[in-house]
Amino acid sequence: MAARPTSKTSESSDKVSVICRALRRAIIEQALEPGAKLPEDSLGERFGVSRTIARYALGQLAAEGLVELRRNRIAVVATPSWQEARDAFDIRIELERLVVRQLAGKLTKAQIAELNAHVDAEDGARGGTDAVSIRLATEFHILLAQMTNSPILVRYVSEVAYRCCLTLSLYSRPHSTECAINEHRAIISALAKGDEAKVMDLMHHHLDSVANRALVAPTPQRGRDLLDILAPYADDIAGNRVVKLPKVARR
Amino acid sequence: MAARPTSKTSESSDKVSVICRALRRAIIEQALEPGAKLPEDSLGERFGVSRTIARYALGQLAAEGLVELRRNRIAVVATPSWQEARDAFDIRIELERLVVRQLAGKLTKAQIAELNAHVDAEDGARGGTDAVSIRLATEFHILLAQMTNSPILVRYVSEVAYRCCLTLSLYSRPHSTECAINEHRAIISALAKGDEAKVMDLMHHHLDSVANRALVAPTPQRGRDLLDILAPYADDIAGNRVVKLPKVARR
DNA sequence: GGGCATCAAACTGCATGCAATTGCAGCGCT
DNA sequence: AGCGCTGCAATTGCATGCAGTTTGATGCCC
Repeated sequence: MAARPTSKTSESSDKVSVICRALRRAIIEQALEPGAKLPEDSLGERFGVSRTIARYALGQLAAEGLVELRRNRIAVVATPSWQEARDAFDIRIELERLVVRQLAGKLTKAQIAELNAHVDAEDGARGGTDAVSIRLATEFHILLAQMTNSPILVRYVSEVAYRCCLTLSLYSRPHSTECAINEHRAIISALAKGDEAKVMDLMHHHLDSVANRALVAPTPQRGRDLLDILAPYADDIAGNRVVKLPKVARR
Repeated sequence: MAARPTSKTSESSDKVSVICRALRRAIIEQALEPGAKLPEDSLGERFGVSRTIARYALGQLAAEGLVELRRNRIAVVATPSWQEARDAFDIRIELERLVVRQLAGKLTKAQIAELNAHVDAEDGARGGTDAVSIRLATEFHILLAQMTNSPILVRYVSEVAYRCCLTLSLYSRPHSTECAINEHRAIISALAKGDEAKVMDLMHHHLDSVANRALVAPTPQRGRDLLDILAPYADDIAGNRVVKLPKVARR
C-alpha cells in the first residue's frame, strides 16, 4: 500500500482525531447516550485502527469530560450528575459572556452574514430531529467563540458546550428550540449594534433559560441514577476489590 | 470536612497520571521551560514505563494545553504566544470570579483556616526560589476552586492557572510576590465576611495585576517570535510537504 | 426458585517490534 | 564561506502479543 499522505482538514488529521470527532458528534447528536459502553476493541474495529489508537482517543475524550474512564473497566459516555450539569451551565454562561463582550461591535459584515446563515440553517432544520437542532444550536455558540480568534476560548467553550449537550440527553424533556433560535437572532443583532452590555445580558439569559428548560428537576431519576448516588462511595472501591454492595437494588 | 473531592474524572493512580503530575509540576516550577523537548523514549526511561504510556501521558498534557504535539515531531512544552497568554488570563479572571462568588460567606472555619495556613506557607517560602513561590501562589487559587466542590470548575481553573504559569516563564521579569500574598489575605478575609461583590472585585484586580506584571509587553520577542508570526500560514503546510518559504526572510 | 461458587469469555494495562518520517552531520559545489 | 544535497541515527506512528482483571453465564446447593 502506498503511503496515504493523510490529506484532510486544517489541524491534525491523524486517526486519533478522526475518532474523536466522530465520537463527539455521535454524543452530541445523542446517537450515543450517557452510559453507553465504548470498548476499545469495537471502536478499533469500527474505525479500522488498533486498540492502541482507540484507547488514546478515549483518553482525549475523557480529558474533555465526554467519556468516563475507570481502571480495568469499559469506557462509557459520561453521565454528569445534575449538580455537575448545573455547574457546567454556570461556567458556560461566564465564558460565553466573555465571548460576546469581546465580539460586540467588532464583527465584520462577512461574519455577521455567516452567523445569520447559520441561524437560517437552524431554522431550516426545525422540522428534523431534536438531535440535529441541538447540534446546530451548539455549533452556533462554537462559531461565535471561533470568531474571537482565541484558541483557548474556543476550546473551553466547545468543551463545556458539549458537556451541556450531554446533560440535555439526560435531564431534558422534548423541548422547543424555536425560542432559542429567536434568541440567537437577537444576540447577532445586538452584536452588530455593538451594544456590549446588552449582548452580555442576552447571552446570560439565553443560556440561563436553556439551562432551566433543560435541567428540569433535581428529582431522582430512573435506575441510571444509582450510579450517581453510589459515586461518592467509590473511594471504598479504590483499592481494587469491589465491595459488591449486597442487595441495594431494592428501591 | 472529610468529603474529599476525589476528582472523579481524572484517574488517580495509574502510571499515566503519575507522569502527568510529575511533568505538570516540573513545568509549573519552570524546571521545564517552554520549548523543552519531551521525547517519548526518555520519558519512558525516566519513569520506568514504555513509550506507549509516555505517549499517552503526553496526549493528556496536550489536551490541557501544557504540551504541544506535532505529527512526527518531538513533543515540546507549550510556548503560548503573548496574545494567548493574555487570553488565558482573561478567561482565568472570569472563572475565578465565579469561584469566589460561589464561595463568599459559605466557607467553614476549617476551610478558612486551611486557606490561611496556605498563605502562611507562601509567606514562609518568600526566601526560596521564585519557582516555589509561583507554585504555591498557583496552588492557592486551585485550593480555592476545590472548595466549590465543583469538579468541572476545579479542572478549568487548574488548567488555566497552569497555562498562566507557563506564560510567566516566558514573559515575566523577576517579580515580587509579596503583594500577591497580601492580596491573597485580603481575598480570604472578604470571603469570610461574605462580601460577594467585594471579593469578586478583589479577585479581578488581583489577577489583572498579576497579568499586567507578568505580561510586560507586546513588543516583538527574540527569534522565537518567528514561529508565532508564521503560525497563521501554517495551513499551507497542512498537507504534508512544507512550502519551504524560499527567502521571505527580508525585513 | 433464589443465592452462591466457579469458570470461560471479554476486556483492559502495558511492553515490544517494525515501518515511516524527521533532523542533522558531513560532503561537495559555487 | 555560504548553500544545497545525501544518508544515517533518532524518533514517532501504529499494530500486535501477553498478562491480569472484570463480567456474566452455568451449575450446585439450599
